[in-house]
Amino acid sequence: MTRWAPGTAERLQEAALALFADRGFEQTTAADIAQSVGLTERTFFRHFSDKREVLFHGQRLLAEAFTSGAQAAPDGASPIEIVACALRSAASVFPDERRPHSRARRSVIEQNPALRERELHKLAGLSAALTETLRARGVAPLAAALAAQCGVTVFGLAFTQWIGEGEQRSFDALTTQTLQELLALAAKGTPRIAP
Amino acid sequence: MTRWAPGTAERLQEAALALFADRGFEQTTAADIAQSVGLTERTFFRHFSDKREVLFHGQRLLAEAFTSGAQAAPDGASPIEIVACALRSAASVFPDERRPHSRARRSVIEQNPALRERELHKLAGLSAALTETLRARGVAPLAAALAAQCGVTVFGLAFTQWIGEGEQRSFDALTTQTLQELLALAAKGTPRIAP
DNA sequence: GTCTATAGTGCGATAGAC
DNA sequence: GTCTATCGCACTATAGAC
Repeated sequence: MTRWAPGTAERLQEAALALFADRGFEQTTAADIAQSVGLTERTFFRHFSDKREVLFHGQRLLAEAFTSGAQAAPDGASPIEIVACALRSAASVFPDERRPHSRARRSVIEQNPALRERELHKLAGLSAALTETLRARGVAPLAAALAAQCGVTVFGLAFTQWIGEGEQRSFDALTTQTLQELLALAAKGTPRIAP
Repeated sequence: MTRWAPGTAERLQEAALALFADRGFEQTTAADIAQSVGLTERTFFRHFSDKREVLFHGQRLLAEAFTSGAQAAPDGASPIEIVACALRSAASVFPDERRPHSRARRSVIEQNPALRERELHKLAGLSAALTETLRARGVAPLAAALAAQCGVTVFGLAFTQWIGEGEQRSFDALTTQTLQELLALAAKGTPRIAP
């Protein structure tokens, strides 16, 4: 017998999502979450550096999928093609079964500005990691940052569509279609912007 | 004679930037800032909803420039052309004289994750406003969101270049060049991403 | 303007695992 | 014995309520 059950962080995450969904983020204290799984507030903060972080721990998997996908892109791929590989890889993190959970999580985040800020920060981290991967593959700094940021934009909008009510398309299909739409928009952009 | 000197918020902003630059954001309390201009902590929080906000009040001007630029775009302009107009208009907010101030501000923000989160949140607000303007002009929802987000991406990267050490180009020149680079990247993107 | 709840930190104590 | 997860307590600053 172990004195401490394993998966403490995971239990805290689940409990937090449930409580946030029920009473709201601000109406739930860190002590509430800890107590609901039989721990103290102090222990909560040992696992999560701040109260918001409890909703964002899973994002590590996503960052890994992103960069591993980019690294696995074929030699000679253009920056946008590399980004497309990263997106395809990211799609594996969001199988259809996860839709309800993602919806619940997003609904909580949507209702609190502080949580939205944290989400944007995590997306920026994705962008930075992808930029780094692109640069490691020899892409010029500005191009790498632009392509990575476009990838994250497509990811974000695909995700929003994916959890939309009644949406049936897979995450993978949505990223592909959204990226195509971005490329189409760019192609319609004026050839000369300067006067 | 007025009982209270005008421009209280502005004086607090300046004092805050100076103190943050000197001791760091976390080492400066709201009371420190208020005291340094002869006010109380309570007054600080009357002007700014939270401590970070004192660095972001100026952003309203930027949002207005963005949307007014987009609204002023010629009829029949493509989404990317509209975004280009927004960027051109935004450039007026960043004349060369502002470079040193922008650099100091960015340096403070860069060193604190909480401030970076707030900055990303403000950029997301710009994106949302621009999306709305594009939609009002009849652009389809997804295209509007994509184009607006690309605009904000270009804005952000142009800004980072603009405050780079030794950079001489104007903000306007940088947005134009960065947008062109984005369009060039998209043009090199593969015609078919799906297998 | 005062008062209070909560976030988050620092440090020491405890107790089981090894 | 060491290591590590947890707890308990004291403390500050934020931010909002009154």
